Amino acid sequence: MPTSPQRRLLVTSALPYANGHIHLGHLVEYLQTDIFVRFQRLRGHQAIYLCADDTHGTAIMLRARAEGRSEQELIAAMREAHLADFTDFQIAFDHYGSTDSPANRQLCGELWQALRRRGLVVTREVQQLYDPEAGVFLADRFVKGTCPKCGGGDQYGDACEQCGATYTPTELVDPVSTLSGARPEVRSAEHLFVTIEDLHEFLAQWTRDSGAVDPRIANYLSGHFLAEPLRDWDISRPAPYFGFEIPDAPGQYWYVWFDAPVGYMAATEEWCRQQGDRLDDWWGRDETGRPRAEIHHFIGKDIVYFHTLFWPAMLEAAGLALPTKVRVHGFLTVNGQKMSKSRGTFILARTYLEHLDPGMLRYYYAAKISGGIDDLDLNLEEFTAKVNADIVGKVANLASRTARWLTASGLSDSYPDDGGLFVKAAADGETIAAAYEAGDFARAMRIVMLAADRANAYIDAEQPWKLAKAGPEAAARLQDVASVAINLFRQLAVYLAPVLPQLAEQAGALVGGPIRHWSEAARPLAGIPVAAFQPLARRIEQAQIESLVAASRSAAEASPPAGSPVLQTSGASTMDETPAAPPSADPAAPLEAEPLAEECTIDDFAKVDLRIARIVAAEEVPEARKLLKLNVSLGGDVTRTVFAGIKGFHEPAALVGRLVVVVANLAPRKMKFGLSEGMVVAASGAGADGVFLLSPDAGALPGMRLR
RNA sequence: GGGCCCGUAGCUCAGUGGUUAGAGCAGGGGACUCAUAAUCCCUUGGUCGUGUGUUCGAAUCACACCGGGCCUACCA
Repeated sequence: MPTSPQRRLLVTSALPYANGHIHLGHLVEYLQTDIFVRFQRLRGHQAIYLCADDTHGTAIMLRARAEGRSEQELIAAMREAHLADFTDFQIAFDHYGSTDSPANRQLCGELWQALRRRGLVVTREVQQLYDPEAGVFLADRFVKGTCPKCGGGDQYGDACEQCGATYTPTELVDPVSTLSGARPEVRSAEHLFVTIEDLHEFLAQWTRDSGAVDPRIANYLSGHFLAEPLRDWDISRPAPYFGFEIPDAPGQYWYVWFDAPVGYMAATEEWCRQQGDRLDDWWGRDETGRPRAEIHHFIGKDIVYFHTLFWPAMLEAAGLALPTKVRVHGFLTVNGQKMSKSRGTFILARTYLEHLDPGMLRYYYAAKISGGIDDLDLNLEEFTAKVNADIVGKVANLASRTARWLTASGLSDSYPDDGGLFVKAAADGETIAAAYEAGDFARAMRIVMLAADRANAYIDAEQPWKLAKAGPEAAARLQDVASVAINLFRQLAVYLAPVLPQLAEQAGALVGGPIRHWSEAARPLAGIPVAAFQPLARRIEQAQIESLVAASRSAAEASPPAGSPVLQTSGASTMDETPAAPPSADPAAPLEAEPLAEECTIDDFAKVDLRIARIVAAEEVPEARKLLKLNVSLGGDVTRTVFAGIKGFHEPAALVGRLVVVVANLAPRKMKFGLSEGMVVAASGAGADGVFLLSPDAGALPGMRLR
């Protein structure tokens, strides 16, 4: 295969929000990007890896306010923490910027002017509710009031559960801010919109034909957003807002999703300034309209929309280079489930680093990442087994078991006959490289491990330990066998270098010096010294995993969840905190499937207002798979509508009249079929199909509190 | 309800039309003792979700169904 000419690649990961710490979920993206970049460099290409903290928006503003410090202090502290985490995971950014930088402000302005020149910006009055006490405009979910159509109380700002009407929050009767409890004012504010529909044709064509977007994603886009006119993109937020004020619209700030992707460019600009390079060489187009460099964006599947529609639209409008490839990955699950604080599987990068070697996770992720958008599962048992078997047992072991025989003699003067092993693995080089290039790291790892298996088998067949005991006449043969083993080891270290930079360094220190190029895997070494062997990687012990999980549980306790108040999924039938049962002959499966939640205080418990309630009405929701619509009475004339996930387990008619336990102060949850104003407590879990409602002893009355 | 993905050995997966379907881990047996109880060899284990079709030939293509997941459901 001919050597490809040097490529120039600009590679990014999505910008982490400066509102929380890096966790193992984030690392799925940063590690795979880092592996990709290191691979490209090893192949001799110029690849720069750029990223930045995403710093703007309401969430940052509110959090800084709550912590009694400035936004700048908050984002500076978070930036430091992010950088430490990335560095310790051996993620080698060429530059790590911030969206709150002069360079970003400048570039936002330039892109903005480009949008203006193209006539893509329009201004419209927007009526919005404003909380005079909190001093912020309120999103729909922060307003409650009485439905203007049917008079139903306690409804959210956008739709009424009782009559199904939809409306704007300004139409609500007696609105209340859920932030402060104050009565919001209707304020009129100017918003700026980008008429992205003007680029509809371009976007439809680009997503379909450019090769930048996976066909599955392109298909999804064409069926959703591109199937109808694209709505104007509301790109501004009125003060107060933490962000950049729009130069030609005083009092208006760019929405965070405008300045975040520009942060890719700002980071490039800052890097260029350090290097004496030009931004245009990376983001510009040449005379023929072709991009001057490749641009690869690694993102999670949740932000596809921004990177395949808005961002290309902005770049196109500004006449800049469009992304070469938008590489989309799924989310992380741990032990097959969403990361959970109470299970101790919500693991921060820092917590991991306190217990385990970053290389282990780098390898495990690499072995699981195949370039698709499916979620990636971190199974802790498999993690332990795989890393121990592959990295320690196979690869590191090659050097560990043979290097000692070469410390005195060095490698044989010419590479011995190894039965074609080295050549065979060298021939795999291009296949492995193609897999890396395609983002199918799992395939690359499989091929590498097969080579490691062959190498170990070779050592077993040659039995160098017998040669070592055989005396001087076997010395040359011993040196040859060990030289083969060490060469095969170093060859693997080259292939693994993008994933395990540490191992590559150690291999270089052992023999042959730093690994600088992929082609080193094709040339065996001979006649050079071998350093004294240093242990390369330590096995993962079960106890380390256990203490990592335990530490993650207590870390979750110590730091309350950061970020926007995201509601839990369908507020139906499961509870996280189940009381412990006395030991018995009952099966252990339910408890094992869902271990006890972390300890909570009596005050924590008191936050949950559990009440006895009587089901006064129950009806099928024909379109719902799992839900029944219940109306429950808390006594007197207080009733609640609750959607409970018990369809199929209970007949509606049989439920009417019975007493149940409800979570009475649960935040209402808008569901497809209406608003759910609470949750009926029921038991469920492993070991049995079904959802089991709780009933009180005789004598209990609706409205009584559980304590 | 709509869209997409997946269903292959106990587990994790490879194999996308062509000889008797493979790997790793786990299980069983053996070898070795250089190595971090690592390594090597042998071995148990599969109606390739089900059915129908296309084909000389189907894990692979088509259709239907069953099961699991993700995304949507007038939010971007």
